[in-house]
Amino acid sequence: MHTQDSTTASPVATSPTSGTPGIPPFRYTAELAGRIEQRWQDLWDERGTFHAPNPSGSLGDGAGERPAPDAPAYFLMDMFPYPSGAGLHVGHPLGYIATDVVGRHRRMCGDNVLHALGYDAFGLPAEQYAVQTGQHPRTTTEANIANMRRQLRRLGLAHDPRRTFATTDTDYVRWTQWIFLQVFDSWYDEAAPRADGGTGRARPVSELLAQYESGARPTPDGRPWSELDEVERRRVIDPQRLAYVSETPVNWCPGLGTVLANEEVTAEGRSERGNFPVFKRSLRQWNMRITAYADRLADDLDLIDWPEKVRAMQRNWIGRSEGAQVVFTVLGGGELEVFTTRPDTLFGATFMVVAPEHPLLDEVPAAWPDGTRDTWTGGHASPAAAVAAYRTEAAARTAVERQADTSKTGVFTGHLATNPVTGTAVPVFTADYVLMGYGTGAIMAVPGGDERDHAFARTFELPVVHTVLPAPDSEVPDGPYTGDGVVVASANDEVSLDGMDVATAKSTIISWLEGRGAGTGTVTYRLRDWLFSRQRYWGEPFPIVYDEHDLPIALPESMLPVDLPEVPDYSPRTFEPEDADSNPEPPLGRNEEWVHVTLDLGDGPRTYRRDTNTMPNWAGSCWYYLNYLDPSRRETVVEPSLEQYWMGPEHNATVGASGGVDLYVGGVEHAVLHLLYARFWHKVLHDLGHVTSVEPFHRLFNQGYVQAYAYADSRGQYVPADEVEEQTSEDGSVTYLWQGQEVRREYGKMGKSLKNVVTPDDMYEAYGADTFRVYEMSMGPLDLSRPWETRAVVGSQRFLQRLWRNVVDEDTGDLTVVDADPDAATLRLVHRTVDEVRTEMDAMRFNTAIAKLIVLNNHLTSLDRVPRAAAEVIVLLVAPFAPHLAEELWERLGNTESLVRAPYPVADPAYLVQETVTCVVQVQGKVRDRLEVPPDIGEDELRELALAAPGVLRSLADREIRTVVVRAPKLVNVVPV
RNA sequence: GCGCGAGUGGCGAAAUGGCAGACGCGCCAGGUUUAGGUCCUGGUGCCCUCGGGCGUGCGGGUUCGACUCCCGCCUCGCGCACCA
Repeated sequence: MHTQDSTTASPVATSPTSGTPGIPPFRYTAELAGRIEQRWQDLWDERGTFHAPNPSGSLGDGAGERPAPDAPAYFLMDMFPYPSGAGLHVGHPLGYIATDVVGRHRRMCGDNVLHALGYDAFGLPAEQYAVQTGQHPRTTTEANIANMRRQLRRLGLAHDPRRTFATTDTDYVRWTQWIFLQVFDSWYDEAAPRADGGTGRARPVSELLAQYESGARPTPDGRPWSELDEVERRRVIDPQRLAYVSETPVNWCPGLGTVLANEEVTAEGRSERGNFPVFKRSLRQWNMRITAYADRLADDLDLIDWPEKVRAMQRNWIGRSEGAQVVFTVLGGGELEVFTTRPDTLFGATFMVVAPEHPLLDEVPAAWPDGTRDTWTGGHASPAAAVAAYRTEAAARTAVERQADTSKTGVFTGHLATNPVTGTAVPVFTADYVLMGYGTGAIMAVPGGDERDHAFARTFELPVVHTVLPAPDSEVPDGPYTGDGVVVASANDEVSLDGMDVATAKSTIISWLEGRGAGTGTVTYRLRDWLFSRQRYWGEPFPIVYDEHDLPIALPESMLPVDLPEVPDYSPRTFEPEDADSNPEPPLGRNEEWVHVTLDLGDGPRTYRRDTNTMPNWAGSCWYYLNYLDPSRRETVVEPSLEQYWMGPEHNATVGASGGVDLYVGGVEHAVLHLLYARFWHKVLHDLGHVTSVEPFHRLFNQGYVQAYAYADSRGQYVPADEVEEQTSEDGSVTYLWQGQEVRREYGKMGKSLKNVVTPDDMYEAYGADTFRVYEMSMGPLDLSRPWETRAVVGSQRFLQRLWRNVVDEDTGDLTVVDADPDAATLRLVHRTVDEVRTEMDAMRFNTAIAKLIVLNNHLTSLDRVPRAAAEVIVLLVAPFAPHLAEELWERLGNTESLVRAPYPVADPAYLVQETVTCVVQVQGKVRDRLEVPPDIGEDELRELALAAPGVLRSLADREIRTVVVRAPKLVNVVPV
């Protein structure tokens, strides 16, 4: 099928390795490995070996063929890299090698494997690196990508080279902007039925317009749609879009010069990137209505095969909690709505608390009401003064201070409200332990059932009523009781909860409240809408312009992509990190000619103002998996038949009803951010009919990190780790020396600052790529973090050297295998190894798979001559790990076709049966003897043999036997009295 | 505080109810070469009176038998945290 080329005709490795005294000319050294590896990398490229065929369209396999109809489609992905200027260290390829091993293995098992790698190239580091080097971000980004491609190509990854791209490519940006427009042009219809049986999905805005036009949906002020003018109509529609502009409190980070999403702000109120302070500012920004999908994002976690840890983190972030909204009437007019997860404790609500930002505080009673205690007023003469002072005080506290200090501060507002079940008036306080951004910004406080409310009640001398006790006759505890139990003291003339458990009491009181119009059962979420605009240069521009009404207008598809303009200075305008009053200043605004543009959007040429924000870095990674399916110029975001073939529900035997990428490998650091955003976009695309899969990533695997030792001298300065020598003294203690002085060992991330970087290039140079691959895969389980130890790499090199020597003569380069049949022991070991390695490969336990290959290889080494049949099997088994060496040996063994699609060996069960089995004979659980027995030995016979074994007799002495446990043929346990 | 994960030789690790430490590094001894290194072979948990004894963070339990299952605790790592 492939034409033989000149490179194949004279294999590089038939020429001796360059003469080093004492080293046989055909030894598998780093140098020979390097020549073999580069030869095969070139051959794979020339032949299109890893071209994954699409079932239709322009992409066939290396010979232009379509996939075999019975080949399962297997879509394999890595979290794509960010091409930083620093290049790769040996930790980065860990996941790429692992997915490559999976892909090569699946390919040998007959799957049509789609595996490619793109680059996530917009974003802050590229921009900062460009500013540092004084070059355009595109220039530095492209140089970084080129360097990373070179480093990764040398690893021999079996990627389809036709499917690579960068998120910064104009063709890609076009579709990112196109998806934004889809989101902009959609609204969420809570009532629309879905194929999966649920209700609620995104629909095109045109269908919302149709509802208004027909009168099926009333306008907000009740006027007929036809009476609204164009601007009024847009003001009705625009806020309902899934992508909308709104003036809301956002996270403003002066140190970065941009606003940030909630997900990009740490619990300490600092930016995840750069660790700068973040301030709440009310600014007009783009948001995406991810909250509309909160339920589905939480529920559909059950459909996918992800680590429980990541699913828990997403559930936690979405933060769904079920409870009730309860309305309290405020004395003197108005209502105060609270959210509670414990409506069953309503009879114990003895006061209320609202957040300092709560609108109820905009008007407060003129004087303190009767019954006001001195401790409640904060020493102020009137509620207005007290509230104003507390609001100022609270606003001055940063999130960090709020968190650090859990003591309860607050002040009485002068308002009283009526508890709807008891009819009593309770005081309304304001305190900053209640957050405006959650629920309704107001709570009913139940000091008998909540730790925080109890602490507040204690500080302000408020009454405590317990309405739940562990048991009916329990003593009333000093503190709050938050557990399940029995409800007490909770009855009025119409309803009694007394004697119920918490769950029954909840549903009972919710029905009662709903009947009276005093409350409803509701669900709230911690998840907020996704703040989607950034004030940066190096990102996707919004395909949006504004007219004279300052309302957004989507550019038509024909005007995509909107390219980044040239600007005099693309560095972000940053501020003093603590300067909360500064304002964001988008770099795109520096090009006046670009910002003010004359366009014909259907009603003749008019002047518009462009949106000068850019999209967050996450935009590009929200849909890149779809681009792998067909990265060429195309008419749709993804060809439906390709999406169904590679990602659709049930596209193979394992993907299940969710569909999605079959295996997605990456670090756990994206557990919430990237993975939540991508799921959201995917569901929007699903609702709009662009994809059939419900989830983008069916199986997620988090690989561990490669970390490294670092060494510091007595002054705390780091010294180059590769120059440190280890010294073991006679008492066994270990010291580390650098240039004769003792240094202290630490453990941490690999990086320039710790002077402990080891690069893949170092490894190619010293050992070759195959050895590096085998070492990384044999270090331990893939999901565990592990320390890098360069000196241990030699073990993997010895393994491959022995394998080479088992097939090729080191002195002559001749083939050494013999055509004789393997002996019985070899045959059994070969088949057992095949069987065990298959199991390990399927479970992604590559470290133990390699261990078993080493055992087989060591056995072959012990033979005088290696039988060809055994050599062929081990070469095929080792191929996913050391593909270049395997191809070379495979070819030397006389095969003319690459082994990339050779069938993965299958064990013959006939050879898995042992001739004899070692039976362990225990006395009271301790091993006292061993017997060699036939595998089909009977229980009675084995018992007799065991009881006569010398070790058993010695150990038993004269003790009587109570019982004998026989598990033929492997174990007998004799239990004495 | 809540949730999740981990704890086994000098080191990375293996064994998921049945021989604890596969495989690799390091270390020790020997061989080839000989200047060293590479490479090859063997050994290597601790103690020992060579019978055996002890040993998987600590304490208890279940079992004929526990690294493995159950209960309690300790240490480390990760996530969340005034979310009503």
